[in-house]
Amino acid sequence: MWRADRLAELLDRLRRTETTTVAQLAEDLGVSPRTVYRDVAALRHRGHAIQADPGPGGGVRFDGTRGVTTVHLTLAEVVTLWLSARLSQGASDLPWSGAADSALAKLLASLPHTKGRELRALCRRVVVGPPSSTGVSASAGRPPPELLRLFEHAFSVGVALGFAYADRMGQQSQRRMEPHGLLVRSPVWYVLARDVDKAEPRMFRMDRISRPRLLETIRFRPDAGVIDRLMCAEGPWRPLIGELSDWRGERHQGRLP
Amino acid sequence: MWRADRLAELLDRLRRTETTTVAQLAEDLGVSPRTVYRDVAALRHRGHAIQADPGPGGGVRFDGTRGVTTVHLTLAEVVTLWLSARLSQGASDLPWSGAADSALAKLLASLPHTKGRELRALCRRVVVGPPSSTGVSASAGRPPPELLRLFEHAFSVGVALGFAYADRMGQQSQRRMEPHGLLVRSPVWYVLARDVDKAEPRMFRMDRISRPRLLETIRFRPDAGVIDRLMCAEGPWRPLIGELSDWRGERHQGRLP
DNA sequence: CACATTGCTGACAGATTCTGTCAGGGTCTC
DNA sequence: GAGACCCTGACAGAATCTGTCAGCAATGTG
Repeated sequence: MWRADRLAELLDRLRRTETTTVAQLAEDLGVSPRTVYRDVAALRHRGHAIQADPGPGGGVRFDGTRGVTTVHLTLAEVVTLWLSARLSQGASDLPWSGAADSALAKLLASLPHTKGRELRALCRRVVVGPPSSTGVSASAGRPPPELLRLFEHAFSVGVALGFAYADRMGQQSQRRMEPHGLLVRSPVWYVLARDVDKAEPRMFRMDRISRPRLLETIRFRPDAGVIDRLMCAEGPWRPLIGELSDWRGERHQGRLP
Repeated sequence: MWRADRLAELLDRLRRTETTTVAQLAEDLGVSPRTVYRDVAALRHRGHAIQADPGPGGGVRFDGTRGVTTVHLTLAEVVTLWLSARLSQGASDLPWSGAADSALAKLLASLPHTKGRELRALCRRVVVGPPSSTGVSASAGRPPPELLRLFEHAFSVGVALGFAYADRMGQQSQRRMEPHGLLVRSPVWYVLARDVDKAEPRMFRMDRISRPRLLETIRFRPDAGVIDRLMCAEGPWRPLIGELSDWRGERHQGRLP
């Protein structure tokens, strides 16, 4: 077994067992106890907190209270965690917010740079705002998954959508739009879009959308500027402007060409 | 430089640069190009998707669209992310909730087993509920950090707290309690505690607490049962019972003694 | 087409590292 | 004090890694 793999397995064993003697670990891993000591030293050097108790009944064990753990995450999972953390930061602060900040930074840094721009764009496409405090009609709530999947497809492929929309007075109208982003203000979901016919940014409440369909003939390129213009307009979005400029600041922090 | 560290740095470089030639990497890392090829082969063997283009203008690059990223997180960061994800799951669902579920599972699995019980208890001590929809007085909001730190200390050490409390009618009284948990229903924070004098579980709104102090002489052991009894009482907590039984189910899933 | 550039693989000797063994010194419990 | 356990240093042999050389394949350019 290659040494790095043995180190990984050793760490794994330390994680999921209570307390183990070095002799036991050596036998399990097929090496001599001296090598186990060296490996433990290497793991400690890497920042893992491994404690050891001398005497009978002692042994080495993983000190979970401090130290780092390595988590293997899919990119979609990183994005979801990122959005969740931002949501809970904005809406209702949790304790240990310092840890939340550093965790967010690490999650962002873990995004690979090559395809990183698109992933950051995905993060930017979903803006999470504070919960709606003003009274909302009861029909609001989480949109059906089919609708979300349709939007996700339209986002990533860059194809326009057509649907029937009921405005505030209940007036039905046919719309064609390029979806550029989502805005979640629990429990209301909005689509940040550009109206194809009127050629201007618009915001649509998802619970007022019906009979959506893809318009394969109309293509567009994702444009964060549409989101920016929408969020900077007056209206109930004022508290979000600060958050949005944070996003923009991150975008300009130099690591992107 | 030790080889494992060099591999980590190589992966890092591949992540954050567009396309690099092997000769450039070799010069940067201070080894020969042949070694870089061997290292790239090792990384590929470990599952990292590294692509390469032959010919002029070619080079090796990181294929970030698929595959996993490794994130090194402090345990406090894992707990915070876990709480954030649970909060956003409960309050306002985000898109790609499947990714959120698997991310939560991975975060839970990454908690080391040795001290895992305490960490899970820490997770269980902070219960996140849906936002308060009924009208709340304006004084509610995030408690001051000193108060949070005081409670965190009382939690972990197991020492009782004394404070002045104003009930619904504004009547002031002196209380002594063992804090067992927090309940966040944005924007209101509650302390789940056991009243020392009346010897029964009670719930206190944090914004009505004043002049808190540690009572070093009164010690107690953290008891999740107090939280359970409080959450199962009637009142506005009904919607939380399902979530809580989820927690309890997880606790009994066998990996804990 | 020839040519330059780049990725990729095999072989082999020398340098480097790792491993096992031995020795010795601590700490804790009984 | 005896035993069980953690921990460290030294050293020779084994294993691995590294650099050099050679050669092949794929891609773009003149």
